Amino acid sequence: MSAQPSDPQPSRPRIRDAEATKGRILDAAKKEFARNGLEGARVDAIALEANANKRMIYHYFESKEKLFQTVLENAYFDIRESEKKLELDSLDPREALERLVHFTWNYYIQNPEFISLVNSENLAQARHLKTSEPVKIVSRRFVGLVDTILKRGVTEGIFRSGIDPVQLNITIAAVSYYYFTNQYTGSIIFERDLMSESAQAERIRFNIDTILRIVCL
Amino acid sequence: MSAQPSDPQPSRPRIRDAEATKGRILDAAKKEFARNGLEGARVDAIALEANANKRMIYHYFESKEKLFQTVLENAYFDIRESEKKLELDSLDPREALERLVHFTWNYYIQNPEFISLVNSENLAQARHLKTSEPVKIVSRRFVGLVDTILKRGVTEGIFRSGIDPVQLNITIAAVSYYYFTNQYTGSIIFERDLMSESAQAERIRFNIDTILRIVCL
DNA sequence: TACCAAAGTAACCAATCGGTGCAAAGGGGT
DNA sequence: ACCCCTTTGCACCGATTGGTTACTTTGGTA
Repeated sequence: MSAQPSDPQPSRPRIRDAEATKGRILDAAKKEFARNGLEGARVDAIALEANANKRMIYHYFESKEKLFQTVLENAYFDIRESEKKLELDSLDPREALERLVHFTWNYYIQNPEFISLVNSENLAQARHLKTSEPVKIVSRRFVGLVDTILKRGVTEGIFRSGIDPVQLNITIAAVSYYYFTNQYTGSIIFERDLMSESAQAERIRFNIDTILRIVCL
Repeated sequence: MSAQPSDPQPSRPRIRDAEATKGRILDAAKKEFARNGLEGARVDAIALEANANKRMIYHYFESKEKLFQTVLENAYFDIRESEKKLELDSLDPREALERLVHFTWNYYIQNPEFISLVNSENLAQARHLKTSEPVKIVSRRFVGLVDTILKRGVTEGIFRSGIDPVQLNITIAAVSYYYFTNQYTGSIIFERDLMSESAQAERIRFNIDTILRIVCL
């Protein structure tokens, strides 16, 4: 079971690399918090998954709450960073909106942890986000995104005027977010597999249609 | 502070009443599970809030998980029971739909625990609901509700045909549910109080408009 | 009124949790 | 080669958790 005497690296190379360890802890924490919620997540489980010692978590992140806060902030930075890459200004308003709805849907699929983390934060009455100025800053541009599309659509004469961009933003998120966060109870209540390929294709089509009907004349 | 000697009930009446105790436990459990989630809820806190002994909880409900399951099932029974009282068949399709959207919104306001419980259940991948046949049964009629309205609207020539009632059902829930469940993070991201009277009034108007735009020709 | 199942209580338990003290090992700067 | 701070590991702690054992009290009824 033990390493042979001639083996220079007993069983694990165990290189000193603070950034790598921090990164592994954050990845593991994101998974654990997403799967079990803030209260349900176990620090020992995070350490095990990260292939790190529990002591490291407290060394780098001070407490379970602070670790959660860091994970959550990073999640918001990630989604806003992805949105920046969309370059919606080069598209006509209608296509830009379609693309945004599509993006939101795809982001939730590819990053299911995001929804779960946000749910946990709302159960905690957003007490971790309240003190995070950086998240507020990156959110501002995001709100402006839809506003710009909306205004362009109005001047081009294809969108209604007077639509509150915040309400539209919320609705774009809602129609996708709700579908995923309630996929388990939903599949039982409606007695169909909401996550099958065909069901997903049907839903994204319905969502795009819904958003366009809100804004179009 | 203490009762007078002539008082026939010294300080606590402490009457033997199994049903009343069960009810108090269920009420307290609903509050505690809603506030702190399935994992975050404390059995001791439930016992304290219910003014009952912790042993009683295990006597009547076997385990924390079974208690949660009972609370959750009751929550579904309650919302479906409320929906039955709407009598949407007596209204014309457009009014019926408006009323249903309004009802959904108001139910979430008056029963904020419902949303939180459903969120907890989805975090648990609906493992408590899976085995509950009664919930499936009461859900069937609920799905049929929108289907009937939709069909009436089509024959009256005011609704589009070919709309999936399940998609519409999901969307009706989504636009209200998302707004409430994400009220804390949302108020930070959008930098406005989403729960103020005026914000709520604006949102419900937007939601009704959204749903009508989906179905109307 | 004596009985006894049901209702209620208090003290307790093993397991687990988030969090620490402390010492050893690694590796860049000099 | 040496230093010395950072990184890592292990064993441990007090508090809390869901759950239980053993007991007393209540009240309908034969």
